Amino acid sequence: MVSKTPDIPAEIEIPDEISGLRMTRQRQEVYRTLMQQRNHPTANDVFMRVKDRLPHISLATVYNCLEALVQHGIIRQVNFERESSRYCPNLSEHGHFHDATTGVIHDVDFKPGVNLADVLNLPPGAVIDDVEITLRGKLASA
Amino acid sequence: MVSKTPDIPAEIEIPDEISGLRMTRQRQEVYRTLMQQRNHPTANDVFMRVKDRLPHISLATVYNCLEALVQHGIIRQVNFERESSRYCPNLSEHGHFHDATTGVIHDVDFKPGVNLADVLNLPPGAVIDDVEITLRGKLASA
DNA sequence: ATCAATATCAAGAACTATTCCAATTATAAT
DNA sequence: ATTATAATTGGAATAGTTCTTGATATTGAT
Ligand SMILES: [Mn+2]
Ligand SMILES: [Mn+2]
Ligand SMILES: [Zn+2]
Ligand SMILES: [Zn+2]
Repeated sequence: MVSKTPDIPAEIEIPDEISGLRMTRQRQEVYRTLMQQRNHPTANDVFMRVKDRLPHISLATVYNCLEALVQHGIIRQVNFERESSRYCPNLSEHGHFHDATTGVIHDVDFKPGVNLADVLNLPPGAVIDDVEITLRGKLASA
Repeated sequence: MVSKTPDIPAEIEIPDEISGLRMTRQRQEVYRTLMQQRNHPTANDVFMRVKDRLPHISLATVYNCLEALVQHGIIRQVNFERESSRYCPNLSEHGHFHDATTGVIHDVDFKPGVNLADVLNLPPGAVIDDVEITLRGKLASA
């Protein structure tokens, strides 16, 4: 039983080049996978997925692709504790909520008009380049 | 030249048992090191430090001690990206600012009376058990 | 189209932080 | 003292990731 109903239908159009990065077949498929599978998969998750379309791809190449995409700001790498890195195509500034019961990772948007200095006692003169917010907890089931 | 002026003078009094955890000599020294060296050292940093006082301690033991202390809520483990874990004896709820130029990690306190729901669009029904805020940037040198 | 220069890929080896394991030692309970 | 339990040690094992090297592919001149 090989055929499966794909849960996400559409083909995604990916240009030949994104912000100076050559979009090879491998990079396209890695990127496509992240766009379709928006649950923050690990490199290995992506690897297994991409193999359906590129049976000869190697895990090292998936790592290379992910790194290239991250470096060019096309996707983001997200880490939870010491677990394997996960990858996220959501480029809007957001944090992550890790549901302890289901294991699902939810994107959490920042409310508009909030700035960090309102919330945190930053060291004087600090210029923030990057913010990472990670929450752990449970979703009330009822 | 073995003698050194200690930059932090006082001996720290550590009880025999903290919140049900037996405070062995090794755990005491690991904890003492963290209290004295408050710059978020790695397990290996702690190991090298503790060896001055316990020359026979092993790295595995340092890891064991750190884990025990973390588990009992006596210290916190903090992670940056995929770097080695760091350890922090500051139990007040706080985040971390990583100065890119010096590499120094600063504790960042939350402003009083702020709650996350003001700042983030949490998924409905989310109960937050743990928050982790990490900032990267630079400190204006002037 | 041909060629040289450059970039990417694949496979496996190497690396490193951390954990596991088995044997020994220390502590606690009786 | 004896026994049971917990902690420590040193080394081996693990796992995620990175590195290396040779093969392929792509680009940009000629
Ligand atoms: Mn997974
Ligand atoms: Mn260090
Ligand atoms: Zn995300
Ligand atoms: Zn801290």
